[in-house]
Amino acid sequence: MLTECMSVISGAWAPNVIWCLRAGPRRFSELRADIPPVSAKVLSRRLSELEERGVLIRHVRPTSPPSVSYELTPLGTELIPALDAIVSVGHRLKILQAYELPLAERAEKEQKSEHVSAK
Amino acid sequence: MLTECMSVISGAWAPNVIWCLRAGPRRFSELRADIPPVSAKVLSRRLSELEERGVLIRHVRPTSPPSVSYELTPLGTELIPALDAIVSVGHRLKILQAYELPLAERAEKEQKSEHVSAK
DNA sequence: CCGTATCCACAGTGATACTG
DNA sequence: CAGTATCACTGTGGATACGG
Repeated sequence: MLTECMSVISGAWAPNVIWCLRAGPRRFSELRADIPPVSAKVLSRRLSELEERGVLIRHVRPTSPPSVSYELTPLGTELIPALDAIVSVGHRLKILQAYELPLAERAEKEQKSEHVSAK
Repeated sequence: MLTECMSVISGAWAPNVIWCLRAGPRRFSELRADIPPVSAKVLSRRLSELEERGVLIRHVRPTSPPSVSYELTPLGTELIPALDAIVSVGHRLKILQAYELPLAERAEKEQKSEHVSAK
């Protein structure tokens, strides 16, 4: 159940794609530029999957050269706050660890110098 | 940035583990039973990763046989609403598709019978 | 510009068996 | 009970090249 629902954001870069579309529609090449290390193949795959799942919609303008843009559906938009929350927690976890790590190092040093100060 | 933050819930069954701990502490074997197809190896890995990330804490009671329980940290608890939101969206997407799929099939059938009704 | 096809490589999982 | 070690496998992503 949960696993099935979580799969809507599964696949490499899927959350990034949703994230990049939060401010409005974007074109294929723009998305590729937004998420530097993503290959065209994977981005293409992810976009079709997300379209099939109903997270975003694909607009094709039959110009020359062809122009394709992607946009979040209403339900897709509802994923943004969830991603926001995760990012918020993730960010604070990072900060905590940047603070706790030096503490651990300090404790280690104190233990090392123990036989010195205790002699 | 987003990728880095999203990685706090990365790894197989990680969201499920968090989900199963939302109601309170749980023991290793209980978690294994909660998430049927998870192997001891993977569950063990995931739990240590989540502990290292600060999502949960590990309690060891030196009884015999040994008893170990896991509990969400305050920050870990904050992930619950986010998962809730994703599940909610995922659930509604499912329903939409169960509704849209028959529509597509109907349209297909109508197209098939077109030359019949139009003859 | 927007993809798809092919090939390759590897991270990550699952199964099994074994320890404290 | 709560893990760890080993191994084999496969899904998934990256690079490249090509097509609409």
